[in-house]
Amino acid sequence: MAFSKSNIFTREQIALADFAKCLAHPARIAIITLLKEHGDRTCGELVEALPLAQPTVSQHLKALREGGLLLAENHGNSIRYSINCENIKHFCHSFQCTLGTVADGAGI
Amino acid sequence: MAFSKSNIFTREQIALADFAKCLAHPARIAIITLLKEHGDRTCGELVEALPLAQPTVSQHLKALREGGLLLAENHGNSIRYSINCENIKHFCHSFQCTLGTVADGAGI
DNA sequence: ATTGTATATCGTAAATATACGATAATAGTT
DNA sequence: AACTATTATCGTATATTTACGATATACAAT
Repeated sequence: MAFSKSNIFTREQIALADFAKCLAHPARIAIITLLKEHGDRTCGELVEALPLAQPTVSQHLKALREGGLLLAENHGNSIRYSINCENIKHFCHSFQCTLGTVADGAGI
Repeated sequence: MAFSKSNIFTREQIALADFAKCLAHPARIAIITLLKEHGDRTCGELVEALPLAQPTVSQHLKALREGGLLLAENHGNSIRYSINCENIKHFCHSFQCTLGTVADGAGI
């Protein structure tokens, strides 16, 4: 037979799936885009820009933070969110390798 | 105010989220990896390699096909699945632009 | 201390995703 | 036609995600 049946998924596969899960909602794509184009923002400012209630935006921010895509910095009364560049680049690279859209020896 | 509240997400945001959704499960990551590393395979061969039942694998293949990540080619009795390179590269590029991990003028 | 502002968390309803046994559909074989 | 092999679909149970009102928490200002 061509393959041997695996019993479980690898850590790497789970990590990549989790990264993709972070981006698997238009609101979270929108948040990343807004932060990329306008710089760091507070939760309140993002609520203004998105068609969602404050708790919902907060929930999305939590997912992005826990996924390592965003950084949160206390700023007096409020919290400013920004893109976690390094981590995003790292995941993107893993992704490209997995998807075979980058030259890494194996090619496709 | 910094933003005007949008009523809906853009077509582009939804498309990228859908692409990410396709990759937001370890089994689908594993399928892509297997096809990339071993070339085109049948559903049955993938069932052998994965810790999932045949209907579940078939369901994942359907999701990947409908998301444009895989191609299906009838081959006698069976169906051979392969990676839809062009489409994956296209989505990856959109992704990179959105995430700001590629030089496109805007930078981050 | 009290008030106001900003954000997170709780509780929960509704929608979506996941997995798989049972079964249908399709195509090759005898 | 009957049988076999391969894949898809159905039905459904369970888990996860999503959204938001209500409420709690944290901090600044008065």
